[in-house]
Amino acid sequence: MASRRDRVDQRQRLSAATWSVLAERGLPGLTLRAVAERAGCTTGMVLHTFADKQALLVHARELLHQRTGQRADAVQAAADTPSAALRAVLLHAAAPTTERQEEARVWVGFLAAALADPVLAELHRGYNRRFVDRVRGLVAAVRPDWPAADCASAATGLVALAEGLNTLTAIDPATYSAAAQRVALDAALARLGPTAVDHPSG
Amino acid sequence: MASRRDRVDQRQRLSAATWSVLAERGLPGLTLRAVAERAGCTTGMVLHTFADKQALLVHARELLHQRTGQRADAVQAAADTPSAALRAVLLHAAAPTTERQEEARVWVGFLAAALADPVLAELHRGYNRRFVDRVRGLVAAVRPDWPAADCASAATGLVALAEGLNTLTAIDPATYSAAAQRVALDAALARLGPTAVDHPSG
DNA sequence: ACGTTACGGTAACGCATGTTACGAACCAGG
DNA sequence: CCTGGTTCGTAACATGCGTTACCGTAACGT
Repeated sequence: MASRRDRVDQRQRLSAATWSVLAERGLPGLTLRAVAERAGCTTGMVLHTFADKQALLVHARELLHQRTGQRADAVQAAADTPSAALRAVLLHAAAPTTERQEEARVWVGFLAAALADPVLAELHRGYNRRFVDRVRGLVAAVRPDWPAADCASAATGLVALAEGLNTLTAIDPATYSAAAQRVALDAALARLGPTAVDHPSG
Repeated sequence: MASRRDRVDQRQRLSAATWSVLAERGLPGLTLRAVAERAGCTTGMVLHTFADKQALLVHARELLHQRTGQRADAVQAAADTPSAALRAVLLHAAAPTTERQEEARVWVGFLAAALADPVLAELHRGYNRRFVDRVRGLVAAVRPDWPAADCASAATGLVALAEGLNTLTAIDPATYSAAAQRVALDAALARLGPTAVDHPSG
């Protein structure tokens, strides 16, 4: 019953190839042939690992979520205070570095694809709501005195700001520089109260 | 020299068909055949009116900017105070009504198209910077005591929030309802100072 | 009224894509 | 060493895309 070739290793290699193509050529350039060429194999092998192209798309979308989620976990765990964690999570949700501007471009591509693909749309909604929940929890940790409704609305607003910075950075990095993103996020975070504002690293 | 058929009307009708297809089937479904079918003609007529598919997209994009710009002009002129004008412009930049959620989807589609098309990207940047300038002027009118740099950063932050609400509403209208958008925008506007907050229409 | 010209539809081309059928290579067991 | 099943590469297929060449047709100028 066990496969002779290692299938999970194949999937991982194909995942790496998928992300490489996605970062370089964007979502419209994510073809089965491009992935196969990047992985050093053929389309037949790709379609032996993934049933459809939609399966590949779903896998790539999960890859993006996994990437951002793990990074959010890391920066959240590394922060000392809840307010610092909130600030770090939001800053890393936006796209300050050039390396993650391409990630923002991929994100926009999936967003546009989700507008016509119900499966991708459901994935997108789920991931986004999970992110909203994360931010809401952090807001509640920063302001335990706030009622839940206020925490929720603050979280949705902060997420909207972060995603807006994301999309705008993807298309106009000059106007929305890393400094501009930080200023905008800090201004929004200042609304949580003066005690919530601390800039550990400047 | 004058064309026998009204060409500008044709161009506008084809652009409207482009919006319709883009909102309904997304960017991958935006084909010349789909546009022609939606406009009630054939691809030959489309390519007699526009040289390329890119020309069609550029015209549709320009028309979208023109339409949103006119609406912004209208709500800005109809407002009594600068703060009311700022609030109205930002609220109409987001997509509260279901009618304009479709427009938000079109906007996201053009954004994704701009990621792969330098011409559309340059258009998008220019239009967005014009919108930032508009918001910056309104912020300066609301807070004449603020230095220019603060007005600029506040404007970019407000625009990012509005566009973020736009994109998130396009994919998840349930989470980002019209009320949630208003709450988020009002919270951000409250940062401009207590005098700037006035809700004329509830 | 007639020739000219622009306009729009038809159909095809070249191309890239997702998908599938089939054959070769590889590893087990007898 | 042969046999059987699994895995992957090869090559083709069908489809849809943007684009183009071609042709009928309707409107204008004279």
